[in-house]
Amino acid sequence: MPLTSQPAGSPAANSGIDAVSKAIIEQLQEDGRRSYAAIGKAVGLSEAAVRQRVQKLMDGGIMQIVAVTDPMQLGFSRQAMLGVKAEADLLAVSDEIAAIPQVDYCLVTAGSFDILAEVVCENDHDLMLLVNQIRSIPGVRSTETFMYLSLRKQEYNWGTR
Amino acid sequence: MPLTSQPAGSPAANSGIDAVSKAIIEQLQEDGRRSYAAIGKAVGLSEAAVRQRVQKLMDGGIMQIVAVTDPMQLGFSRQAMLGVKAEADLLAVSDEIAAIPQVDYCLVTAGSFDILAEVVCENDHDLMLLVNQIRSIPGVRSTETFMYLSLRKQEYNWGTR
DNA sequence: AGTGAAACGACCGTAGA
DNA sequence: TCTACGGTCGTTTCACT
Repeated sequence: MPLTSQPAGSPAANSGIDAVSKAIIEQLQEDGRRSYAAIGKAVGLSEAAVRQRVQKLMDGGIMQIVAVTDPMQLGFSRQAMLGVKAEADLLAVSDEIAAIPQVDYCLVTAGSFDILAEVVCENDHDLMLLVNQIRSIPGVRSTETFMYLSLRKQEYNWGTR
Repeated sequence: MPLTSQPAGSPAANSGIDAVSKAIIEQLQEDGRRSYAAIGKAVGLSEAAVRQRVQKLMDGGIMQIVAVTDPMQLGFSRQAMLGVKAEADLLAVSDEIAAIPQVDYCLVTAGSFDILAEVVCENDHDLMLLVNQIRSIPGVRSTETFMYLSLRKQEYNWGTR
């Protein structure tokens, strides 16, 4: 038995995602409104076949086509990642944090923080209220705030590099 | 002069984003391929007007319509946030980190970490190599790895709550 | 799972208020 | 910046492979 876990062939070998579906996903990562006909021409499939595959990817929750916005340009100039240390049921605590509207990203982690949460606020005052709110959730022991100074990269092309 | 900064009216008051454009963005956050005609019916505008506004939002970098995928279902089962402590030029270091393909999110922060970077990998072995690679970048003093255990929330509706 | 064809609906450019 | 309209192209359904 090897000491390191090695890739089992190519990624997504067990899913029903072949190279053609990946090519379709890539097309839609460039432009989510690109026509099925144009995608078909690019990947060598008929328009109907592309549509069927896209439908399947959407139904399976593998892909979604959405608008993503720049918070800064919409007046939400304060973003931060909160590192949370908690006790007891991490799923319960993280779900309470996730239920807060200003939280757009929340997950349970292994490391010196138990939960990470990304928050979007209009200003420092709102951010402070939000941090206070999270610190008051039962089970939360401490929070640390990492204010965003400069966004360097933000990509959505997971899994098709 | 007040001690706390208060909201200057509503968010995005200074941008050219009115309530109608926000409504259009909301529609496209639900479904990035919804037809302009259907959106027009929902927000009370003609198809052409919707199209013009969407074009403007895209050209201004305020919104983009893209496919987002679930890394897990595409065979990328290891995700982590890396907290990086660095010295010297944080922009230079963060850009080097951002240039790594497996890094999908990278930013400079104020706090006990100088840089946060989210990475997507196929397995633990790849993640280890990646952490090593980042630690070898000149100016990087230390890294801390927060392995993702359970994603609780992931939203893209910034600025339209 | 894939193709092809016909009816329908969406998109795009242009003109005009 | 919006509406109105006509030409073009994309999408949908269905029968077939």
